[in-house]
Amino acid sequence: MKVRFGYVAMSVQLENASPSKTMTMKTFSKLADRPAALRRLESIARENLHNTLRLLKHNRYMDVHVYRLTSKLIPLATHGDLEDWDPYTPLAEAFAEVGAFAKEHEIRLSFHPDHFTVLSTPRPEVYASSVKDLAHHVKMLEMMGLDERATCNIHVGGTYGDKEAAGRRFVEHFGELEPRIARRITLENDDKTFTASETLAICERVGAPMVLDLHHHAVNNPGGIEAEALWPRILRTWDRRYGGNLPPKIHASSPKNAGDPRGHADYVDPLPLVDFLTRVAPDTPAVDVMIEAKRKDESLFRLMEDLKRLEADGAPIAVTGGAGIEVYCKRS
DNA sequence: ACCTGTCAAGTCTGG
DNA sequence: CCAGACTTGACAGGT
Repeated sequence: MKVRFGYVAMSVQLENASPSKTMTMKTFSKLADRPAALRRLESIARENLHNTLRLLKHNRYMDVHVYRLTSKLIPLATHGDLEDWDPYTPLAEAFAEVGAFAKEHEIRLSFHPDHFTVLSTPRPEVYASSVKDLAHHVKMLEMMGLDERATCNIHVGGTYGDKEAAGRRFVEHFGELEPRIARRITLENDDKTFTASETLAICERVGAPMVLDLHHHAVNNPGGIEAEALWPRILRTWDRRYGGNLPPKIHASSPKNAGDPRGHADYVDPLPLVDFLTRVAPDTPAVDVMIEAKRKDESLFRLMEDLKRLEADGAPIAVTGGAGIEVYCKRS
């Protein structure tokens, strides 16, 4: 099995390369010259895209082929007071450049819209802004020229005291989405609400691929269900994507500490990950692993060192040479 | 240069 | 019905 690793949004190694610079609404509304303020927003977005491209170049250099884009590329993009603003047209070339680089160097890109995107909500205004936010993310992927392998990962959402009803509402709302948006959505198990097996059942109903978050599964699994029991069904949710040639994606992170087991640690513990890869998924041809650690890309490089050590100690893995962020796993 | 409170958005809990 | 927690990078305003 070929395993690739990726990280989220920003690098702790590249200096002054934030892709998430912003302007708050408070500041925006204090500016008297509105056209100038909009130009300022546009130039911040341009800078964010430029830094995104720098990050992708860093990824190529470091042999990282999985990367999550920040949702904050365009500040205030979907804010209700800026509906007359079209940030897309003037940024079309910058988006295209980012997408072209990712395609040329085979970097798998995704978004993870913030927790304000809640398709299980009973509130019409929240549903409307969720659809707007999803459309915004999909629009950016389309402007990058990326095919449906580039996805938006979201959670099922809140439960509002009745998980069954919330799940039904999610399915109903999902069914109302434009196909070009629905086809881009993957669902991730939550650390508080919808568990892995509940999320999987919903994925099967709406035809969305499931992203298994190992950490969330560890802290939100009241039924004590083994990942092993779910994995074949999870794989099937990926079958109809890109002719069955899109590797499933999982998330890995480690508890911050015993007092805050849901928090994310600086680095990732390699052992649960190796256990999953070699015991649960060794027969899966390829898996992409998104590492969600505070130390971002640095945690990837440390993980590779840890994996090399485990390989030397006899773990059934083969870490590829050089800076390659890639591992081959055998059955344990 | 550095520190602290604040920031568009949602949901949950507890008062 | 409302305040605060959750969580997080970066702004804004202060020293």
